[in-house]
Order: sequence, then structure tokens, then C-alpha cells
Amino acid sequence: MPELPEVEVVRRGLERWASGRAITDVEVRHPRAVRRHTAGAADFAARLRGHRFGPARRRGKYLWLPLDDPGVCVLAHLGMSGQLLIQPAGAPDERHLRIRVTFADPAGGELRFVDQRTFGGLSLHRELVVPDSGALPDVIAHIARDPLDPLFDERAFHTALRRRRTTVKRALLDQSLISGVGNIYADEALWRARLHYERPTASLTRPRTTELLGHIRDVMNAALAAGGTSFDSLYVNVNGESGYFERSLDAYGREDEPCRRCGTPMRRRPWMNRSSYYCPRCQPPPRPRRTVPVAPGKAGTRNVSRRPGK
DNA sequence: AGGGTAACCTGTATGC
DNA sequence: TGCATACAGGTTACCC
Repeated sequence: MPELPEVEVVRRGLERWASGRAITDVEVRHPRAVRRHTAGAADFAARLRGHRFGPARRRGKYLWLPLDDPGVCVLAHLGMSGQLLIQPAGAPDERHLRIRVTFADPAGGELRFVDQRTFGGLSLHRELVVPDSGALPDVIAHIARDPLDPLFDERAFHTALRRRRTTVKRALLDQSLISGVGNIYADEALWRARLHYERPTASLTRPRTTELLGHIRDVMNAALAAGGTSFDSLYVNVNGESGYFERSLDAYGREDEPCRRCGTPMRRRPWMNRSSYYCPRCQPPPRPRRTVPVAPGKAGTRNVSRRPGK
């Protein structure tokens, strides 16, 4: 369950049902579910066995559980279809069960990683203490803080947007600029901010950036309060329950339905091998940044977006 | 250097 | 019914 609110729902479940428990065994049923571990699945299992999970952490869409083996942690990414479930030991195996973790207190259930598309997985890493960044797994050092992180640096984010020569939705999905935002919440926040997804980031003023970030936080907090967004049984919490934020979506998945602000039919456009949903009236496409040079002798070429100061 | 695209997978929905 | 195609909430390697 991919974006920040859904991952946070899972983190809370792990914190409650997995943290503090001692691991007795790990069964890897699909080799690809263990990521970036050259020593292989058997070694992965051996390094977990006998250790205890610490508190559940999250940055953006990544989750991790430190082990009582100091400086070592288990990192999880759900990809497009991954689930972390706490199941009674006797429950029938799910069709796409990839990894099973059993504990010294079996009455508390076992932890299962289930993943239809195998874009997600678990991996084992060193947890580094980065002076300015807190403790986080070494391989996600490039992942930016997420908008719900109290230490998210809004000023630096805005500076980065101004410097980039890209469009606003691309930037929102760039996990090295801001993490946790995916296709759904990007479309929702852009709709709320009345910004077209192809708006150049360099054209955003500081107040616009502040406003956009406010909408991202609002929609994510609202989704979190509703248990996340679920379209089907693929996206569930650790107890297998769906969130119900889908009914509150204003943009995502609403092609041809009336904009909840102005009534204009919403549109869907193919975008980066997926879709963007927007209101053509509330979120008009940006004007081209540069005018085509006029023929010599004509009135003058006007450059609409000359950058201020040299 | 940084932006943009294709690939990694399995399943479901839709149209012919 | 069968078959082909499009699409799905993410990330990465690799083009240019």
C-alpha cells in the first residue's frame, strides 16, 4: 500500500503487533522478496533469527524495524502491491505469501509479507546515525524528509523547486525532493491548490509552494484519519482491513465526473505510463514559457518568462 | 548533470 | 469463450 498515509497505517500496526517481539524463524518463499542481499535468502533468515524487533520507523514510503543487534535493521518497501500482515499461526497461506516471520510468543501471531507484483520487499541494512538526519538505513540516505516530518525543510524544498527545470507533479513524485507523495496524493494536492500538473516548478512563488505543501499535509492527514485509501483488498492494514479515504478523493479516479468545486467534468490524461486527473477549469494548463521568435522586421520578440535580475 | 523513458511483475477490466 | 490490450497507488537503471 503505497503512499505515505497507507504506509504510516502499516507502521502503526507493526509498532503495536511486532515491535518488542523475538524472532524464532524466517521463511523466505520467493527469492525476489529479499532485496539487495547478495548473501541470499538463507543468510537473511539467519541474521534475523534470535533477534528482537525494536520500534517501527518510517520515512516517506519506507518502513524499518531496528534489531537488538546494534546498528542493524530490517527495511521494508511495499512497492505497488506489498502487504505486511499479522496473522494467526494457523491461518491459510495467502496466494502471494513471500516471507513469513515467526516469533517466540506465537500467540501474538506471525508477520507475513505478501506481494502480488513483487515490486516490494524486505532487506537488511546498517542503520546509520546521520548528524542532521537522525538514524536511518544506509540505502535510503537519498530519500528526503516527508511533509509530515517536523524537520521537513520548506525553504530548501522551495529553493530546489525554483532551481529545477521540470514540472510540478514530477517534482512531487521525486522522492529525493519530498518523500511519501505518490500519484494519488499528488493529484489530490494539485487539485486543492488549483495547480496544473505540468506547471513548471521554476514558476512557483514561495507563497504558492507554502500553499501546496499545506494541501499535501491536509490531504495526507485526512487520509491517515480514515485509515488510508483502498480501492480493493490489495491495500490493507496489518489486520487486513481497508481504509475508506477513497470516498473522499476529489481528483484521482474521477474522470468525467463533475469537479466538486465548479462542476466541470474532470479529465484524465496519460502521464508517465500512468494517469493524471485534473479539472480543466480550476487547473488550467500553464501558458507556454517562451514565445516563438517572430520573423525579423516584425514588432519584437517578447519573452514571457524572462528571469528577473540578469 | 539532470531530465525523461523503459523495465521490473501479476492480476483485472475492457473491447473485439 | 478466447484473445489482445490497457491499466494499476513505485522505484530504478539507463538512455540522451
